[in-house]
Amino acid sequence: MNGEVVTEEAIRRRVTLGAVARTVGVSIATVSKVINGRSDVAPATRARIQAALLDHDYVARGLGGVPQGGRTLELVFDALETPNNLEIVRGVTEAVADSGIAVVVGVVPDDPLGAEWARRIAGAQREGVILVTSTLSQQQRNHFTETGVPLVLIDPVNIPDSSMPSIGATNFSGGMDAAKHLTELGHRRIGMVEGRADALCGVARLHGYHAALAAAGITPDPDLVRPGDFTFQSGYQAGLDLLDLPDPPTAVFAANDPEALGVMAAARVRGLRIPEDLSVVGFDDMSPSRWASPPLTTVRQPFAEMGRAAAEALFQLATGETLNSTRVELATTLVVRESTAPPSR
Amino acid sequence: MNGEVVTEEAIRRRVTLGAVARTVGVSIATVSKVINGRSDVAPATRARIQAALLDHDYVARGLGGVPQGGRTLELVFDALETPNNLEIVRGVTEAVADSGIAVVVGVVPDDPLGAEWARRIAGAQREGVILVTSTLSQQQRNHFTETGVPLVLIDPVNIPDSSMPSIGATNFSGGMDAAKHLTELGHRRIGMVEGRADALCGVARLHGYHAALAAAGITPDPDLVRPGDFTFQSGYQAGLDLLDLPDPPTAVFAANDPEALGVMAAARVRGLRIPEDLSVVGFDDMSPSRWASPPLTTVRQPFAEMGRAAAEALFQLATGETLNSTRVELATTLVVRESTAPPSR
DNA sequence: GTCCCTGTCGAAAAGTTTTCGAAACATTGA
DNA sequence: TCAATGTTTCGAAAACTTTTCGACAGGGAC
Repeated sequence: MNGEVVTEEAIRRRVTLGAVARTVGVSIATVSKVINGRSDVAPATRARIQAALLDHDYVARGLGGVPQGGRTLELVFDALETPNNLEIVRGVTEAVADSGIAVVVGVVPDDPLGAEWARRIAGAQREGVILVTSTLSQQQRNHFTETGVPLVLIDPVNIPDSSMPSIGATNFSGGMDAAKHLTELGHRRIGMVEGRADALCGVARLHGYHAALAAAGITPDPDLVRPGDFTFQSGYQAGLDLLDLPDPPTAVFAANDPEALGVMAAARVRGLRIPEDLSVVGFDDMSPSRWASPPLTTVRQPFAEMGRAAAEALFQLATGETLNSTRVELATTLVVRESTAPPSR
Repeated sequence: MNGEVVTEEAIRRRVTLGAVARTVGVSIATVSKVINGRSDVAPATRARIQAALLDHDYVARGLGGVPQGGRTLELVFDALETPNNLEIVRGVTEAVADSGIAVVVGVVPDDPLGAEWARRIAGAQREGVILVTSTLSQQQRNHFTETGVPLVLIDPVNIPDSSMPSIGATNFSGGMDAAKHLTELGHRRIGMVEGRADALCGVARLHGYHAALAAAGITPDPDLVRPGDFTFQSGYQAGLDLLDLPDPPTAVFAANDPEALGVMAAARVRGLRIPEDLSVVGFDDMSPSRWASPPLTTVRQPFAEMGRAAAEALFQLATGETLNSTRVELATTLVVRESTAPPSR
């Protein structure tokens, strides 16, 4: 019964901003502002208007009854896998919370070209796109510039063009901090598990490692640097290889946390204790690292803040401003837990 | 260069219906009708207007610059924290990939009432809402039924109404499998760390534990069941308490993986080895559990499939079909790794 | 007291959609 | 053939919403 009345009335005469405004005793403009989350409305007034909106069963509509999907931003991952990515989602949604923009999460399609895809996003009227750990060709980039959709990269594997806005972390100094932490503990033979060879962030960490070794007056041993691809499995394999060396390292720095956990697993298999027999440092500080046994010493990347920064950069681009800096690197911090100790030997 | 011109002009004076109308030589109303797909426009006129729209790079907007964004579905979490939630995102996006519906990810607002929130979602014309691990009051539920937005729950903390569609896992039989695995290994003193007391899924796992004990002819010892709240910290505390008992358990079943990792940390602190001195079973199989040292035996919840099932249920509801079953429980599977072994004693 | 800043609000302007009537044309019936 | 009637197409005006910008009030700072 109720439903019928509502329908009847809704068709006859829709609840309009004016009606709500009259009952509250404010102007139409003010009611509009409340609905659109504008800031220049006093909290008390806002509350009264919201109550009235509720009271009148006001349904939002762009104009004349066509409802809007609202403003949206597209957040695109290469894969929905690591906990880091969830952190990024969190950062972006938080940054966007006040502005009334919704976050659409997606993964990059199999279609490698992506012209179609760029068009689809432009057609959906996204405010912009945030691409996470992407490999973007110049051509793919062009598809976006053509459509005029703002694009910001988080932790890109490669940077197709120096003019492309991107957010990252201080991978070099983070890698240096990690290795320096180990040298300061007294380690001299420090192994490293690399990241994907083609990924910028991984090589920066490697260079940081080398810099810290040089600063401590340690001559690098190529045998102690092993390839990896950011997976647990590669860390495990590299860990076994390192530990089976005639003169094995007393500490290992892994290019990310899954690799570090893999090294820890390798140490366990070889009957070594952490940190007494082997120190391990990771990179990322994903949530489970603190729950490892023992809790992992690692370099924290501020993923949520990176997401936030990316969203803010996107807003600037969307409003036509130019970024003060196209490449932003947020500070990493070394988090010392229990997987590192002075060498026993 | 092109970019600059576009931006400049876009800010200065947006392309308006009037401009397009003038160049085509029709009224603003007619252009509006073409954009909104109204029928009362001659095919020839429509074609000319569409060409002109394209020509002028007209950007659709409801009013004053609010663009519309295609079909969307809202996926709402209590918090963007556990890796499980990322799995759910993955399942939903996969399920939705073909249908051209975008997934908007959000978190429940602080505003506990949520009438405002329900209206916003209805106003944004979402196809529906998927709520993950929610505590939903009857009143909050009503806000949604009133607006007519389909609503599906994943792993709800409580179920306000038996008619509410929800997706979960077979928590009872999962809990039973976990405990049975331990009894079959020969354990007789099996501890349990509970989940949040108010969460349905947690108590179901507890009942499963009791059922398995009963089946093995073990009389339950209330001392061996400790409270928890699904966090690492609570698992750690409960683990210490259990291990400090005069007659400590030889195995512990934790209501989820973070708790289980907490128990493992407690064992480490007490100098016990896993699985020799203590077996540990978790629940969830979040990705890092397989990377623990030792890899955690746990009950896998098919989060991605749950997300997929929720999306499909939503589609049915959105098309007006009734669900064949309002409550769907997907099967859990016991994943035996290296954190469990027969008791040494 | 004066100046300036900031927060709040509304009047007016700008943009869009819908309603409804007019014009043009086709169709029907005699 | 001609009038009556329906149909299609289109625009003027009305209705609705958002944004811009100016006004006003209430603090500080000096």
